[in-house]
Amino acid sequence: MPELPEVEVTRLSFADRIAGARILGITMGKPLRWPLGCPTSSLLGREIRSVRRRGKYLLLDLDQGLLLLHLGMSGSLAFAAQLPPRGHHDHFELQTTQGFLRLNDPRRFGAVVFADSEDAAVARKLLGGLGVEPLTDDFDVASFHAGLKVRKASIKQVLLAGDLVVGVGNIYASEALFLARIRPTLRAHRITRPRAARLHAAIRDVLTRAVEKGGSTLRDFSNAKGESGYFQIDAMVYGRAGQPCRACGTAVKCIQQGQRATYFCPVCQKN
DNA sequence: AAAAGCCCCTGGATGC
DNA sequence: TGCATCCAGGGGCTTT
Repeated sequence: MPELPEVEVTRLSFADRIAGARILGITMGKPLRWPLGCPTSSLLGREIRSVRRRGKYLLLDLDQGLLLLHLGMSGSLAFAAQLPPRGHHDHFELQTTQGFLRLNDPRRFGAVVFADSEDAAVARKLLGGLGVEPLTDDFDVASFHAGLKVRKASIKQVLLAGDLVVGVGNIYASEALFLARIRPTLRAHRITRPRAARLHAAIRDVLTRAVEKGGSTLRDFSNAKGESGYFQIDAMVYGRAGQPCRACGTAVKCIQQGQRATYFCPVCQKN
């Protein structure tokens, strides 16, 4: 999916334009990951007040309740006054007084779920276990290092789990670990304070730059205005197995960790 | 309690 | 060109 930068870029591309809109109609396609959780008719007439992000979830605040929206692995949003005719991967659409918001999601790992509030059971289930937001002041070296110290899984998998820090997906996990010069297989609890500080900085750096570039690393990503990001122009290791490390020239390695591909430079990233 | 595996689903790339 | 196989950005749930 869309990792944190892509979700944030999506949010920025339509949040202001949809704020204040009222829901006129809803069209559902094939089932997504979870049911909406309320009759579509109960949403008609409600106002969309703001769009926030928590981890990789988008939160559409309504005048009553909120919609939790997740792009899964292959989802993207479009928001415009007019949109092309619906295709067979368009599985959710809001018609509003200010335009159409449409979710296209070929693999249907995405979801749109209604919750009465952030304290509702469904919202707590989805958001309750999420870690700290990496681009806020709450993400600090001391608590990050403390969190790592009690985890025995590999650092790559701890980053991916999202219960310590959110938003770092499979691509940016490899990229951040490269920038911090840490081997992805290193057990989290063995990471020293200086290395935790490097990783902390690397995570912020790689995510911040990706947001600035408009969600740079997804090959088929586009924001809700239909503008695509640049395709992997600055991946240091991700997707580059066998190619020379951009720092030292050694062939980039690809291994499997928890059914996911991990890329790293065996020379730059020593334990 | 934490960690590891298992799925959900479709399409594109690759190889024979 | 056709078909089988493999792989993909996530993450909740179940099993160890």
